[in-house]
Amino acid sequence: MAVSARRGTPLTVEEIRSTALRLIEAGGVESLSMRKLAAELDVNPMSLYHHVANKTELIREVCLGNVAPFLGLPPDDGRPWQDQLRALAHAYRRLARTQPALWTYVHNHPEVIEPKEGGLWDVLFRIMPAAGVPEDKRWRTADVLHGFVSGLLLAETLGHISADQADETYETAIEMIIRGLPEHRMADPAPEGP
Amino acid sequence: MAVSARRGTPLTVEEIRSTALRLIEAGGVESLSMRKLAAELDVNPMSLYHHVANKTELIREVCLGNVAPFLGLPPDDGRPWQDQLRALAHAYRRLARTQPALWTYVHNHPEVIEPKEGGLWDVLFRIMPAAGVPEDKRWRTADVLHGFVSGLLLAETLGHISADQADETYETAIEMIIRGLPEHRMADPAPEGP
DNA sequence: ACCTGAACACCGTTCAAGT
DNA sequence: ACCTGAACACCGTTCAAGT
Repeated sequence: MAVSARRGTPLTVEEIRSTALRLIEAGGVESLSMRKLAAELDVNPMSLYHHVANKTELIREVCLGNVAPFLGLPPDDGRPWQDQLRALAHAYRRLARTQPALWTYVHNHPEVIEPKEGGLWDVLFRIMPAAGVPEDKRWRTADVLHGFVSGLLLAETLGHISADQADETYETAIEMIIRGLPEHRMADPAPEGP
Repeated sequence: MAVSARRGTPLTVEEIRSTALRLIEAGGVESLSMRKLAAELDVNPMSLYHHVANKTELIREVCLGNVAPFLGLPPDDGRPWQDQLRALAHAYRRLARTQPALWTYVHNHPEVIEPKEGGLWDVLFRIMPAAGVPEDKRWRTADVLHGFVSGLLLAETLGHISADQADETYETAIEMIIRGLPEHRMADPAPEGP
């Protein structure tokens, strides 16, 4: 046929991306195949390659298009850094819960997202000075905080944490981090507050 | 031939497991294929199925055989709980650094290891009472602690943390956890209070 | 008992050919 | 410009056949 073997409309990258996301969330990234995706779109498997370079690039585009924007970064609204950190933590969890399969993939392939996870690091670096973390410790502190939070979210995503305790567990962890952050200044013998 | 197309010796599960581990650490779990493993062993791909049920089961056996024993759980030697927690954290990191590919797989497929990661949880539950964590909060606390530590180790495994800062970062995190554990007793979420 | 070749139902991707 | 079928080099796994 002239345009395609399916309904009149030609293939769009948008259509490819959204269908790929749906399949990924339905069965995990590892269950996505170009051939299944093509079948879902009622199209020949090879037609996809006219719109995306390859499978890796497709997954990367799905990540970039759906992870970063979703974070909806809390703006610097002048609230105390504790509240801003809570807001960031909740946005990050919302992402993990809304698109768990995609989030898991990004968690294990952080290189697909540059700059790092849509400004998440910008927000951290805005918060840390207010929390009294000395400048030379901020990169390390950011890594620890992100490792903490994403480790906990993976445990939740995997069902490792019972659903009825997940909210409470997450709040517990965030509060522990918030209290520990300025008190210990990530384990530095602390002078007095800001 | 009678015994095999390769050197006289017949295939052993031991040989299969150790070769699988080597391939996994060389290229990640996702790069292991039954056909490549067979090639590495100079044997027909189908011969493997006489010794292992399938690929999933093989990976599970490699995990069980190499992760749990490696932990070398610190015994209850009467030292302060802080020291015991440090010893556990270091054993866990040693595992992640010695077999990063296998550790990453287990991190994302915790169900393959039952009972959970070779008594790691037993040690945690031995430590928490000494740290003053009330009984009804111990499961939640254990999940948070494990989430924290494994999240940080994944960041290190992925190279997300610069190598020359990794030691210091890990120590920093462990000390923060040790100080935060009894002080806050994994405190109840502040904003959600009773 | 242990090994094997052929076969089946899948993959991602290339390439020349169709409209 | 966009789509397609055939083909290539891979997968995991089954099964009947070999020694």
